[in-house]
Amino acid sequence: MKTARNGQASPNGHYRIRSIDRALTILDAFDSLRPRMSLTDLCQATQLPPSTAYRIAANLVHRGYLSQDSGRGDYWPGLALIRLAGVALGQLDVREKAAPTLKELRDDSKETVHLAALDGRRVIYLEKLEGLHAVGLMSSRVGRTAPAHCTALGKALLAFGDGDAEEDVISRKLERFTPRTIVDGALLRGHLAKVREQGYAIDVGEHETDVRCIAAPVRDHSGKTIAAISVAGPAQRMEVQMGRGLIKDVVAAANRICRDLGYLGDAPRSQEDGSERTTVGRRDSRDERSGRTR
Amino acid sequence: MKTARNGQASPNGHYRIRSIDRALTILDAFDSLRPRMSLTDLCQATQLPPSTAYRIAANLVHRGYLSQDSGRGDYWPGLALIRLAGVALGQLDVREKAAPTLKELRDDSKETVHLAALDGRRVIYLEKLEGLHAVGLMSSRVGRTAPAHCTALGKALLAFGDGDAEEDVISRKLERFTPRTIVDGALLRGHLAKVREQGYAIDVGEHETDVRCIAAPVRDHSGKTIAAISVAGPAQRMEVQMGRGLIKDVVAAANRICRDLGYLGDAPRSQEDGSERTTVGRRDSRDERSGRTR
DNA sequence: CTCGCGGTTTTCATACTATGAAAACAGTTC
DNA sequence: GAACTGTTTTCATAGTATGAAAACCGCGAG
Repeated sequence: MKTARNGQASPNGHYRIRSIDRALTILDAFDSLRPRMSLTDLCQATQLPPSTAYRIAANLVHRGYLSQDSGRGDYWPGLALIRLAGVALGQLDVREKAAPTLKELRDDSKETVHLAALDGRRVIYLEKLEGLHAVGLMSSRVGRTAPAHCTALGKALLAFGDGDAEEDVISRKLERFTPRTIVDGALLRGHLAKVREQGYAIDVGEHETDVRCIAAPVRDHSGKTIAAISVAGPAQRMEVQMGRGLIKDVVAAANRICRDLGYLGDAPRSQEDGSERTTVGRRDSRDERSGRTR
Repeated sequence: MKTARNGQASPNGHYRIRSIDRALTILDAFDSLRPRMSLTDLCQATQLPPSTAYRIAANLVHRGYLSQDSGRGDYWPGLALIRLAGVALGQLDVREKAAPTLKELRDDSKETVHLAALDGRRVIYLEKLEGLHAVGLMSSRVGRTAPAHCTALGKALLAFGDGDAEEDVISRKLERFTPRTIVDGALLRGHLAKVREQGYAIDVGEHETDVRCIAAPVRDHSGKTIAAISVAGPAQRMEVQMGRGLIKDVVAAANRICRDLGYLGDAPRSQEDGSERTTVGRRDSRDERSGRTR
């Protein structure tokens, strides 16, 4: 029955290459909260023995995937990654296709707009246009990630995704950020069903108290949800704008991007064919959880 | 004599971890000219046997470092890289520190300005502010790279770097892009000496015929050159502006950024202490060239 | 419909590579 | 100067990554 006879089953019938897996685990350990780490931090974060972590890190440094403070000392993600991200970003045609519509949406609403996708079970920002009110610049930024369960973008992406990510997120503990964060799995499931019905998602301060955000899914030609767009701003202003049809505008903008990507459908239909893997999608990392029969 | 008794000597006294090295070689094979590759392309580019390349690629896909078209087919750099680049970019405080000065320079000159660093022997753009003339958007972009020997940024970085990169670049064949490209090593060396004297570098259509560019080095607190800034535009306009003291402005802007980074010196002195490795710097990749004694 | 071809995926026995415990080393603090 | 804390190196060995070759797949031509 095609159970990979080796240790960890993985991608297809393959085993994981341990050293590579570990190297990537080391890279993955960095995020905006811990953008720099000492060897010890790394060991702790990855559960690797010091000698091993050291050797791998040295290899990554050598190749520019990590940088290191004056030969010894803290590590942080290196320039090679910036170069590659440039290439990666260039491959996301959603980004180019969405740009004009996004700009329009920003200019009309005067608030910050985002384009984002799902990376594993987190939202990753692919594009950001700063709002025109010179006020608080949001903490977002291209390449940043945010939790999915408490952001409009995340909820839109989960609700209109293929269901795997939704299950994955729901199956874990949902972290509380504000009093309004939905931390109950069943509740979230219901909420996402509603999002699916509506065709858009709203975040009413579930991640940051004063922020309101509206998001709608973007589908590629095959109908697969590959990204989402959003408008976000302070509660005050956003509420006024929502009264004036901002939600409709966001949905309209998303639909227009879909059309520019070649998607013809229109009604928010749930995913059915699991075939395509077109643009986005990273399977869950660290540990393969139990044997999904597939 | 501390020659690593293992196969390939590397970072310090360490050997390379082959599978990791190969995985990174695969990633490195992607660039804006070949942003997508089939397995066969990869094999060709990396000289790996198909089975090996396949297995490694599958591992990278699994972790989101590569994406793959619908399960089989072309590979391209994945979202994980975008996330990490975000973290990396956040760590370059040059970037933040330089931002206001850069903007000023752009607004004054109305031309496109760049912040860039050396990644191996190429220039990598870390920041770009589009010029105000709505005309030709340059092909640059954050994360893109360009050759060092024929761009103002590159020449500034080489001339004021620690010398290793300069030697490295000169020791190789210098590709010709335009009639004015300096393709002779000795000539380039002389030219860089002049750059060092002047304190800035100029590109007179050595990379793209019609483009003129002025660049000056940015030093960190220790005096080490970690980046360079530039103003670039069409020959016509740039020549006018150079008559009006644009060169001085660029140098002044660079010096101001240095000061913001805590560098107190001022005269362009050549590097002397090889201690720091502060912000930037990736050693050469692929193959360790002959035995540099130290 | 079948054959053949270019490409991708899987298998499998083995060589040799990556591993981590432990020891050396370096830098700081008391 | 002694006692730590964290980093680097060593080294014998377990067991992993390897690649040749075979299976597979999809497609176009006959």
